[in-house]
Amino acid sequence: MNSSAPAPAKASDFIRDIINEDLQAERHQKVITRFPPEPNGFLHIGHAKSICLNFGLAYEYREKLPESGSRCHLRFDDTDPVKEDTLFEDGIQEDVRWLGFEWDGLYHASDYFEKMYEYAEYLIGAGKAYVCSLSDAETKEYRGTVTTAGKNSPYRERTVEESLDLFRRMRAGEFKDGEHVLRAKIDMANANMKMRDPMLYRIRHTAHHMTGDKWCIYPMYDYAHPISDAIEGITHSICTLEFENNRELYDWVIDNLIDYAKFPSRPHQYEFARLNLNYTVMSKRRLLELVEGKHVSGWDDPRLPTIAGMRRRGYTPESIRAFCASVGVAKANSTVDMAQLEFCIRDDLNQKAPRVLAVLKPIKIVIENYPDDKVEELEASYWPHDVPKEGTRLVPFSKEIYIEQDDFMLEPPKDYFRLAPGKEVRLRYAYCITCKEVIQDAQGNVQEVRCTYDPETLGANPVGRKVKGTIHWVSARHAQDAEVRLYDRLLSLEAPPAGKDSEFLNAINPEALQTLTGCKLERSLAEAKPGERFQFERQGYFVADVKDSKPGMPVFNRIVTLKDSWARSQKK
RNA sequence: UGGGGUGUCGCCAAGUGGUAAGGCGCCUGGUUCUGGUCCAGGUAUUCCGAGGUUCGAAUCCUUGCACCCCAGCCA
Repeated sequence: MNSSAPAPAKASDFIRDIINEDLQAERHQKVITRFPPEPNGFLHIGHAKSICLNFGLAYEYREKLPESGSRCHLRFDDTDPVKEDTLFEDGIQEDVRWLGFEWDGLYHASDYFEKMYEYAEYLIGAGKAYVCSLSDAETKEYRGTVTTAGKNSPYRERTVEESLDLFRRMRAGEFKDGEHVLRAKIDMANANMKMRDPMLYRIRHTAHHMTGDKWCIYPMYDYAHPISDAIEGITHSICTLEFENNRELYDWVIDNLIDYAKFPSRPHQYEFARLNLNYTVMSKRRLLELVEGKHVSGWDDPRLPTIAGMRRRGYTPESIRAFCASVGVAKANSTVDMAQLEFCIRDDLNQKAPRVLAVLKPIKIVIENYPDDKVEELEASYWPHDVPKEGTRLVPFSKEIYIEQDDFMLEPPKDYFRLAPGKEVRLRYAYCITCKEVIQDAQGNVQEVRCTYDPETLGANPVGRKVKGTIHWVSARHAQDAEVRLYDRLLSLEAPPAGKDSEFLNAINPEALQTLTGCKLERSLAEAKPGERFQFERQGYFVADVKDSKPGMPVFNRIVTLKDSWARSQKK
């Protein structure tokens, strides 16, 4: 794990409890975990939870027991060559590192194919596995249902010699895909469907991104995973809830191989609830559909909960780690509120993002009593009083400025303390101005607002009256034009419709992306570096887009809005 | 109707027989040249329901109920 690794959370959860007991009982002297993604897609925030857990555990116990050799492996679970690709491996590694973790060893399940094959022959020899030649459909029929027992395959009592011969010929490529499979001989009537003579190997005449054409038979997850764990000396194999039924098989594989294989550890599997977030989609299938159906711009579309998307959106790794720590690790299925995630990024950026002035939807203000050609360079702090950082820049002030459309109202409610006819507001870091006249077009749209300023109010409160509101502004003459992309929640529904089809596409929030052009940024933002984050005062946190922002032609993404108690109260 | 799991505040989540942590959200008030931040206070007489054991139960027992997972040659 690298230096940017998370401060160890004080976290305690059922997994840490189990580990502590194991250590205390001296069942283990160290903790070895692994993060085992299948390289067939991009990582998302749900994976981040698993990453933080597995890598976090190794980090914590290395702190606690420095000599223990506790570690976390990155292992690609590459047992299905038809879906997997090196491209995904690269993306996954980038994401894990970006999150702040470094693996203690990079492995592939395919590293162990030869061993797995050897063990399979052993199992056959021990009468614990056999080659089955039932068709796909027959296999399904023989398996039974959740409420009725399955029945034995007619090939179940094949002799060891025959199975061994067939299995070797499977490897040799003598059969077509689907002609034979290797199965564990367990119990076709077992109440746990996973134990009804599960498949161990299938034939796939497909090149593998790591092993090339070396194999045409590939192990199944339930066989490959426990073996990979055991070979690597994993002590605690952590996965999600849907694998609870597989644990019995996991144990079967290890128990039946451990004496023969002399594994360095007897790993145990523990399951925790995967992360769900409202207002978005997390399943691989739906993410893939959004990307392939061009409903989003790619895996790194800022609307997506993918790590790549969140990175481009402007999320920090620290905020994602803090989020993962905040949701905890437990066994109850749950859906975390997006507000929790938003809190984490605001909380992080509040300390890190310099404040800056930017008008997104401009409306022009002319200050009548301000000299035509005068320009004042006003000093503005990058940080609010509560952030202990130093730094200022000069912002130019002149007769014509832009303010936000939302900061002016023709007929304001009583508790609106921004600009309105006859009302006075403070311009941030500058003067107080009073609205004198509103120029509208034929349709009644406000074209321009004419104000006067009070020269006595620079750095001083007006005398004899109090001005409650402060609004942001940008000098028209000095403004940097920019494109700003306003991002919001992917879905307009808390949860996508449950259907197996593409129904969830109808739930896409049409305002999840709103592209604004002609935005007016303060001059200092012209040279913003791609990836640089700012708070646009009173509006939210923004990042210069890594792909599209160019010096002189900035493009900003909104990471998250600021909390807005005014807007909230207005909604009621 | 089989098996494996889970049910504590709107959302997460501690708690493992001694009288309901914490975070998010929400509400109040204060501070404030960001209606941000920060600060102070409030927000479950109750732990899926019903019985029972006990001086005492979210925690033990009994019995219901709800939800999730398992019938890919995916992981």
